[in-house]
Amino acid sequence: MEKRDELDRCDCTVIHEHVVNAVKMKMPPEEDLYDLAELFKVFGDSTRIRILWALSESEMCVCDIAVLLNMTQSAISHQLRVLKQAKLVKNRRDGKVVFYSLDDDHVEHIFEEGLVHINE
Amino acid sequence: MEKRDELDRCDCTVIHEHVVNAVKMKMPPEEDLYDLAELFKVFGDSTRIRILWALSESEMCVCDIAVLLNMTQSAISHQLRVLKQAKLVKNRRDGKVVFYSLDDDHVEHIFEEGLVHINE
DNA sequence: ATGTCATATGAATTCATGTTCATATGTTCA
DNA sequence: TGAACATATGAACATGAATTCATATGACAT
Repeated sequence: MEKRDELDRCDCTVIHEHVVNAVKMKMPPEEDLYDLAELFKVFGDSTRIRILWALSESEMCVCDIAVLLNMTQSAISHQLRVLKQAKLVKNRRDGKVVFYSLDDDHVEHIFEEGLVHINE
Repeated sequence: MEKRDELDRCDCTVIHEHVVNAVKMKMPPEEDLYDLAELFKVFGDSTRIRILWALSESEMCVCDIAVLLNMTQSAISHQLRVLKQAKLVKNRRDGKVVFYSLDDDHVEHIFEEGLVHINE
């Protein structure tokens, strides 16, 4: 007995059913692809990219990042929250100041892969 | 004579000026980081991720993709347009049918880097 | 305790974008 | 030429997200 609760949204005729079936078998679970998209979504904003790039050079506090990027402290703080939820940055507190740094070695790798594409 | 047309958006005091200056020197040009974000933005949608993943398995026509992902032909077509503009897919016409395929070897590399992060 | 500074956060606003709907383009076949 | 099919596209709509503004929290100094 198959799941039947999904609407049939497609207005097409299947043209190459064998291809569709073969690919369907090899597709990773929906959830994994969703998570992957969520991760790339975090990279898909120039403010966050700039923050990550800055942190790849040096640990920095919120205020420094705001000055560097010429943005408000609040905007930076909101974005750091997103980056932290994605486990891309971590922070430590030193008195009043909170220092952020990268929490993942892959960040630089991901940058590199992206740059390869950009530079054809 | 420096550029002066940028607003001073930051409401912060510079706390560690040496760090800010050092990082500023090493930052890539704004435009490059913007392009990088634009690229990742394309990956940051689960529909497009699923399309790319499917195409990494096999060349497919629009209609097949729509059936595979249970979405309308129109929605798929719009997204294929985005992917093509990003130079991630290419297409060839065979009669009425248009076949799409990956146009970049890095796509799979980028996926892999992402998955590494997802799986901690 | 109180004031100041660094940071965090919630609400509101504005802007970007994914999907749908209707329709146009382009190809094949009768 | 006209019907049928695959795909593309423009406009409208709805949702999500980035920034701003106001304010709260947390830490230090006096």
